[in-house]
Amino acid sequence: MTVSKSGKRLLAMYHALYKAYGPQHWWPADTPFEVMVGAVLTQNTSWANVEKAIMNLKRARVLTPARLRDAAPRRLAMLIRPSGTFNIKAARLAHLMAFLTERYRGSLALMLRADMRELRKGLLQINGIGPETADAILLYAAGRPVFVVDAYTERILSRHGLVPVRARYEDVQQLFMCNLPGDAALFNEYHALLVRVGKLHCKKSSPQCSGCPLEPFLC
DNA sequence: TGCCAGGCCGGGT
DNA sequence: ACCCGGCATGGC
Repeated sequence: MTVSKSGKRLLAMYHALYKAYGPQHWWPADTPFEVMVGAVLTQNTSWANVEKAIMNLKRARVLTPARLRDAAPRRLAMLIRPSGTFNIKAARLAHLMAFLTERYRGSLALMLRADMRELRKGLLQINGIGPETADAILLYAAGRPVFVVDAYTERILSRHGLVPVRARYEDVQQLFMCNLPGDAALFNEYHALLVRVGKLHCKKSSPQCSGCPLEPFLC
């Protein structure tokens, strides 16, 4: 299995990140269902706020498919309030629960065992589930070898000249998936490391490149 | 105080 | 095909 030139560079960047930060232990959740819910709640939201919302759901004993599906919309919205955009996210979670109920008889295990491409297509048809959320569910809940692209990934790769600025989601994803071995553990760790280095060194405004483990890879 | 966070949708061009 | 405003809390 030969690795392309881009693949070697991506792997070198990965090793530099891993050496600097070590394993990130993603996704931070107790169950695949918690991963799925967290994937929706973290849309455009800091993880610290998501943790508060998840904690509320746990304390209210609503963090199961059946209980979440049956929760009143108002109550659900109030429970996830700390995660922001809570009315929208409550509706999105309801859509996701309806999808799970109707297509997989409410069985998350059944859903996570489904054909990957069919499941991705189905998830993307849900109002409120876009490519990143769908792929996060596939990788971190179902353990499928799908690369998750987020704002940090696009920003870091474009600043390194590996993809154009504001590149399309699928294009960034293809760069990883066409040039790296299709290894879920690798994709898991790589995405988490990109988020880590992004938070520290690749903010939207005032990029702080000094001391970044990826600095040797610029130009 | 303003900007940002592990996006996505709907409407407009 | 892109571009934009809206959604909303909590941290710095």
